[in-house]
Amino acid sequence: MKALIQDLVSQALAQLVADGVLDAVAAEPVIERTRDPDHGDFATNAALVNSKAAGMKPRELADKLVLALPTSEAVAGVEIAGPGFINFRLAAGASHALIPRILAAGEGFGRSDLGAGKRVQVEFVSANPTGPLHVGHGRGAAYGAVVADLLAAVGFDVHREYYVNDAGRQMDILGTSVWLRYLELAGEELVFPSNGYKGDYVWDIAATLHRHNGDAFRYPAAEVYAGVPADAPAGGDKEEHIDALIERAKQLLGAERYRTVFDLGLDTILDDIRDDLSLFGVDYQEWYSERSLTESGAVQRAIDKLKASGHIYEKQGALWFKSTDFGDEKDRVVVRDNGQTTYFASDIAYHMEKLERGFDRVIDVWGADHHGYVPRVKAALQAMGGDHAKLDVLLVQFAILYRGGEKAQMSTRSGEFVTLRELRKEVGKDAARFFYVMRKCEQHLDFDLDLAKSQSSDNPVYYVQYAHARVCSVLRQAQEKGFSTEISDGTTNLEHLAEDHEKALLTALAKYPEVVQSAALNEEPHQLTHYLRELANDLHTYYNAHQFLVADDALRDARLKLILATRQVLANGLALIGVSAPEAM
RNA sequence: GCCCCUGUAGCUCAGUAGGAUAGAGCAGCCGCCUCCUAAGCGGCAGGUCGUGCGUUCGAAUCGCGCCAGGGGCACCA
Repeated sequence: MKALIQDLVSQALAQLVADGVLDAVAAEPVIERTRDPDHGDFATNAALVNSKAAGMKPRELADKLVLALPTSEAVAGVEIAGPGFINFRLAAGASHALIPRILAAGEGFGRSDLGAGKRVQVEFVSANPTGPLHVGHGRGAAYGAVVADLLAAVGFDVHREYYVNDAGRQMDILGTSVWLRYLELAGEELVFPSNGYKGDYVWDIAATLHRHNGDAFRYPAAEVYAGVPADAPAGGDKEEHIDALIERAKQLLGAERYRTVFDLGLDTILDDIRDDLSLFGVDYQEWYSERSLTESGAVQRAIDKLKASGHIYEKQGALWFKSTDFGDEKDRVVVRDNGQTTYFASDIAYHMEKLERGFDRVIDVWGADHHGYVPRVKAALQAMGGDHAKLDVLLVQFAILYRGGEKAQMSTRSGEFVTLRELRKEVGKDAARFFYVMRKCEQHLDFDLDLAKSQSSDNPVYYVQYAHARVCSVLRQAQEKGFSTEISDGTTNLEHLAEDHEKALLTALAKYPEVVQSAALNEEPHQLTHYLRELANDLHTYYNAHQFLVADDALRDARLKLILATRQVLANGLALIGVSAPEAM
């Protein structure tokens, strides 16, 4: 409908240009839905933005524009208001036609092919597999998933990917932590490193290792700690301590057994993360291994490419990428003086490879704490001659949990929950998904646990779900009262929808495709949650003001059609944000 | 010190590619069930849009400065 108005205005402007009133269209007009129903249904600022170029007052130009406007059956009235806005009032029949369209399209209503099948990759979560997903990862998961689903809904070919950091020091620390716990289970007495992973899950993995291998990986603690410098509590350095222990693990176990321990930790945790996300309604097309980048030679190829373009230099035994050539604040190491490539080197290779895979657009969803990382990744793409404009990094700010009006502690020590799994257990998947995307991503999120759990109208999730359930309930009632739940075809009987509440609901339904589009193109899922709340409100208000199951067959039929269409849109919107649409509550 | 995000009603937030009287939800007060789930609805009250200049016919929205809060500035990942 918006497109129709847009078209009419464009035609009118073109007509004025043809008539010589305007030299050219100076600025594209904005067509928007009015906030105040007194202003009609749509408004455009076409006269305001072009008045200067036309050399006349906005209202004067508006007069000419209105005269040049082609007539349309859908438009019942046009008027000039305020400083020169042109307001459009739609014909009642035009909005009625929406209902059969919604009912016919079903789950497809609101979807479009705007993206024209362009390939978009969305990489999100990508947390290190060194432990279960934290509550902080939940927001990235929910946000990334909805952005991906929204883009898919408007016709992009979306590829969801999780980058698995299965190499590097953090993973070595995990492997070593598992092994040390295993030694303790086998009966060795040792002081666990302060920098090791201390979660219970490490004990679980160690127990599995022990069950499968008995004492085959066991060495006396004294031998393991031989030559290892003191830990921080003993006056040493915790980094040197853990690094030395990693070295001892590799020496004593040898490559093969070390890999067994390492992979057991990795696989166990990755399985847990996969399962966790899946239960959270988040699924991926691909889990991309960082290790594979080294094994395939992609990392070396990326470094060579940077070298060939002249942006690599050597200093103090290390290889540096001159990212300052592309606006970064300092140069970055890609190969350390010990010959090992850095995490950044892998990331350069990964992003190079993303573009090579032919995506039209690449979206990374990162925690806001990584923002300083953006310039160097873009710099690398630029240096390699890739199109860095194809990469979009969306930064998600922190979520803070509140319980009983107090900040909930999120540390393991306090005994409060820390994992996404536990959050899901406490508030449920639906509330968690909804709350995580309720705010735009650059907004710090206050996550009120009590509110998320409350079964009242204060809770937006229940409020929206209840609207859906309410329509289902009316249908059940209809059956009990002996009314037919078969509804008529097309726009039959819809002329009976003349109440203000009905018009408001129709307007809200018509907005849905526009909201989906806007939410998708701006990567703003919160637009959808806000819309759903408004739509639910319109339905509840209507419900309170009018009886649906009336004796008059035609009127009842019309009202049932309207609420069925509303139910469909509520279900479609909820599905997009990964929340269920219950039939009863 | 430099960089990113935020500052709108008592609280949590919409609104920011400039536009008509700045909107919701909570909390507060007042109402609405012999009637399809009151897990609901209506009404009242509540704001110098952090602050100071500037650009403009027009600024919560754009520019500059300042103030406050959060986060980030590794040969870690």
